[in-house]
Amino acid sequence: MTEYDHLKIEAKWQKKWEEEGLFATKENSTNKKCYVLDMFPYPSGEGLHVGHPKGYIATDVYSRMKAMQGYYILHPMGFDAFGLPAENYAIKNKVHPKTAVEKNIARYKEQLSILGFNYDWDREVDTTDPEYYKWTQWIFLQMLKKGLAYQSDEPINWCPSCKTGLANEDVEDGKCERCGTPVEKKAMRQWVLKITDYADRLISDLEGLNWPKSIIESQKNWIGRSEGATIKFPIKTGYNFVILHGFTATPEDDFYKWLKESLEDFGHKVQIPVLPDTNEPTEDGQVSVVMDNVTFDENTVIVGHILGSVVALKVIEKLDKKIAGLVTAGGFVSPNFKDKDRNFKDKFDWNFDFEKIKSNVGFIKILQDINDSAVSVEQAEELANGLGTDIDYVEATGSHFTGSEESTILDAILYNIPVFTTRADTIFSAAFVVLSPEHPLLSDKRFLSMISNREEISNYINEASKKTEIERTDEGKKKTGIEVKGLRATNPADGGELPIWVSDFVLAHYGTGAIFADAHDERDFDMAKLYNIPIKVSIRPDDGKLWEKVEKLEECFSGEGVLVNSGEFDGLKSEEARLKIVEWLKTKGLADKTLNYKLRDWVFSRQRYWGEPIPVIYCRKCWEDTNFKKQEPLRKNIDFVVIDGKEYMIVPVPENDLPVKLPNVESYEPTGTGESPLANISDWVNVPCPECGGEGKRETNTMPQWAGSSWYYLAYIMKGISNNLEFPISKYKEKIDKWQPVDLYVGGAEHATRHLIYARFWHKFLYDLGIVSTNEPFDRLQHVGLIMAEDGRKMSKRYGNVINPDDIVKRFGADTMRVYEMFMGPFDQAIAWNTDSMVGSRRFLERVWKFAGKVTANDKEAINEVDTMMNITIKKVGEDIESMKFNTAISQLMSCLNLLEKQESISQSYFETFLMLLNPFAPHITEELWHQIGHSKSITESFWPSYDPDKLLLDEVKIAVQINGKIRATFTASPSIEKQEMEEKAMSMPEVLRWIEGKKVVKTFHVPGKLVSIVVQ
RNA sequence: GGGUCAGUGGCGGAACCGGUAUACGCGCAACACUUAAAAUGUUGUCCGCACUUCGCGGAUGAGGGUUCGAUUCCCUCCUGACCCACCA
Repeated sequence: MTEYDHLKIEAKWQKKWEEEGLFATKENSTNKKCYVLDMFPYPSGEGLHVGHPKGYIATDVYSRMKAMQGYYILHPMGFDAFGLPAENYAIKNKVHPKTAVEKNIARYKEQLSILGFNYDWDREVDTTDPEYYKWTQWIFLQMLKKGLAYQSDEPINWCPSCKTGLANEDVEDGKCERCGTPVEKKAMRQWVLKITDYADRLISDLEGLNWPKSIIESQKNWIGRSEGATIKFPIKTGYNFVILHGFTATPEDDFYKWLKESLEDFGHKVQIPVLPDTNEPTEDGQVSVVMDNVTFDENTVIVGHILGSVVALKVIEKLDKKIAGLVTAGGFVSPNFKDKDRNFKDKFDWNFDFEKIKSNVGFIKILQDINDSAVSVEQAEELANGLGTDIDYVEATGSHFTGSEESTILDAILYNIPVFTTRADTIFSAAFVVLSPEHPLLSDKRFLSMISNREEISNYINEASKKTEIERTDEGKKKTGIEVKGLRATNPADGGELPIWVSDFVLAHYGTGAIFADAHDERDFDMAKLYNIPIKVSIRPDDGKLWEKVEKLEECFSGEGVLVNSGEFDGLKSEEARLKIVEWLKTKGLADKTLNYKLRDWVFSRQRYWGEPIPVIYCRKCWEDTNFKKQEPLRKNIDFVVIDGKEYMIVPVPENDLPVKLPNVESYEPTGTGESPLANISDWVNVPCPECGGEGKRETNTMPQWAGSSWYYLAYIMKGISNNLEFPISKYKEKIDKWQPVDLYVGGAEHATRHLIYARFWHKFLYDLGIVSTNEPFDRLQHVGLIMAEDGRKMSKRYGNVINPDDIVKRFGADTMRVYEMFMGPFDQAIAWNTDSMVGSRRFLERVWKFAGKVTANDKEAINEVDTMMNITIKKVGEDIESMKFNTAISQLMSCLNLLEKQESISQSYFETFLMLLNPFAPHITEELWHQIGHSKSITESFWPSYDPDKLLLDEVKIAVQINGKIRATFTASPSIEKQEMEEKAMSMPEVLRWIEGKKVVKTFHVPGKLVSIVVQ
């Protein structure tokens, strides 16, 4: 027998396997498929350490077993090479990212190849390959077409060190996930993907997935769906209202009655004059009735409903004093209706003294129904232009504001502060309203004059905007805030007057950016105590002692209980009260059930070089082209965008012009200005517009790192058809359907809320396009537990504790390393590396090697004990690999070998079985021994052994005897021994008699083939 | 603060659905082989008492409960890891 020379054996078989193309994907068969996928790596400059391959070993073991079980396997590997780490590495080492990535990939492949993986390298993908990213760009374009990709100017997270914007998901604890620098807020034009449209499905489809509970929970938590209500808190004003009704209407119509009552509910005076000749109105007739019958003062607000708006304008024109405001709903200043002519066309003078009107009113609000069937956008624009203000586009319940309740009008009149809450049951204890510093109310022209401490407020807002996320949240429990003096809100439940505060603990981007605060929320409670804002309670906890404290406001109770001080809702439980209160407020037009998500749209642009160019061209000529302008309404940031104050049409790059290649440039360092380095490459930026041929400019932002990995699992499948991924997508449909979904996906838990959400989002989008037929991409997901360094810390170059797989493979062999990593402990658990304990795995393989010498060719009679062991081992190893309990599979193989070694000699068939079971873990040594005992085909082409369920038990088993729960004796018997016989046998044993003598046997139990339990008294 | 998971020898860990806790491996000890060491093999190795043997008692983070029987199920608490975190 020769020495076990791992270097020789491993090199030899790796070469043979490759030459024979043993691991090429075979798919022209009716056999069941199994798609086993690793999260593909990011090829960093440091190469792999021993921790990285752990997951790859697992998928290799799993897929090797599956292949032997007759499945057709897809087990590919590729590289995710765009993004910050590659780029930062390149900048630091002064190599072009492209060169660096090529080098790193080569190094990774070399390191992977010595471990003997069964990857089908023909299907390798590289996200930085233009053939690959043209599809990344293509998917983006499809999103653009569906309105799921849009631009936004909202402030986003900005990393001053990486000099790029970041997605919400890239921020950890207020710091940049890459470099740890605290992120800042920066407003800039950026691309955003509307992942929030998929929020609900991203939660509900988690249901059927075979995923670790922890990931499912973190995804739910990240998406953060919460059901609640939006409740409107009207701002208190001293206004009195004059409502002017429209053509063919009377104040007795439901709509006017409803509007009047709603306003009166909040203590406003309302006048609705009856306008004469409602069916054949004239200007003089209607205006003079108003002038004669209505009183106006500086607090008067006129509400004009459709034709009433025209009357309102004429009235204001005639007034000799100033009134507070004008609100028009469906107003117009020219009688050119969309649908038909109206008989008052010639009875009104369509010339207006807009200057006079403007000087006579404090504020003007123009409402236009987006579905208006009579008044066109041009008419509304004419009105707005005349009055020098903007249009508020709203959706009316009846086209043209003809519903019997039009809550948008009420909103415009009352200036409600909408507030999101999940605890509507606490509304009667609402003590104050808190706005986020970014709340639009604080910069609304209409209110500035009413706020008495304007300067203080704007200082506060200013400071809040300068703070980083960390500073805003890190100050911990201590709240800061400032009262908005001069403005008060009304509690919609009881009409009570509430102060309004601004505080930066209220987040602008969640809910409505405003809350109502009360005694039943820790944060609100703290803030009220800090600033001495009076609060009261409205929920009584069940616990009486607690209630005593809560009632005295000594302690905050934020749980659920029974309502008190809540008018007609007293005595109800929180849960029921919530529903009823929202329903009740809804009838007053002041509340609506709403859903909110913590998930925010995916900020998709990066101001960096090393990423996929966003395939969009901006064209000024297209914008100027009136044909474009006529199409209404053009959606800002979806159809057109404003750059440096000028509008441009957003023109997608045509599919056939893809890929938009990343230009190869000398200087790719980030600019830090918010512009990508691509912006300086004028040859690349300036291109003809594909739509009109005019002067176009390319988008210069690139896509984030997570783009390419959001669909790579499909690219492997597509590679099976054509190495160059060609259009159209329909070419690939059949194969995609065949291999989808991924049956087993293995990777690190750190991707829980990024890659795994993004990929699910893209997959669902592709599902909606009909490109994939499953609604989820990854059926089963397993975590790899980290391998820590021997010192217990993370393995990192920084700590100098990295262990290199090349060294380990050289010293111990790939098979030993594979066995060791699988044997270390539970697969999904983090465990520290320990080179010393590797000898156990090495010894095991050496024993296998030596044991081959004991094998005899002739099949002797089966030895019962060995036979049972083999059957148990086949069963356990198969089941354990299936459920990824590799450590116990190996311990079973070790136990099995221990028993085999005790035998004088062993027949070849036993040994062959053993080799096949060990093969997924240690493919090289088993292949070598397989050939040594006379086989000429690869062991991987043999069939996974099966076991005989009748041979899992020994002829004789040890049976334990328990007396009052304690083991007092054991005896051996056949496993099929009956209860009766078991008991008799037990009772006759002297060790047992000692304990039961003189006592009464009360009860007996038995577990077949295992134990008898006797209870005595 | 919320969520998820875990806590078993000197160490990594095993134990199915409640049925002989400590499998398997590392380490350690003794012995064999050797001039010697390494390697290898054999045996032993949870703790305490007793010890010639049979044996007795205790132990799965702590305390309690359910049960003939609990590492496993329930309650309270302690500790640790990971993820999320002013989300109204």
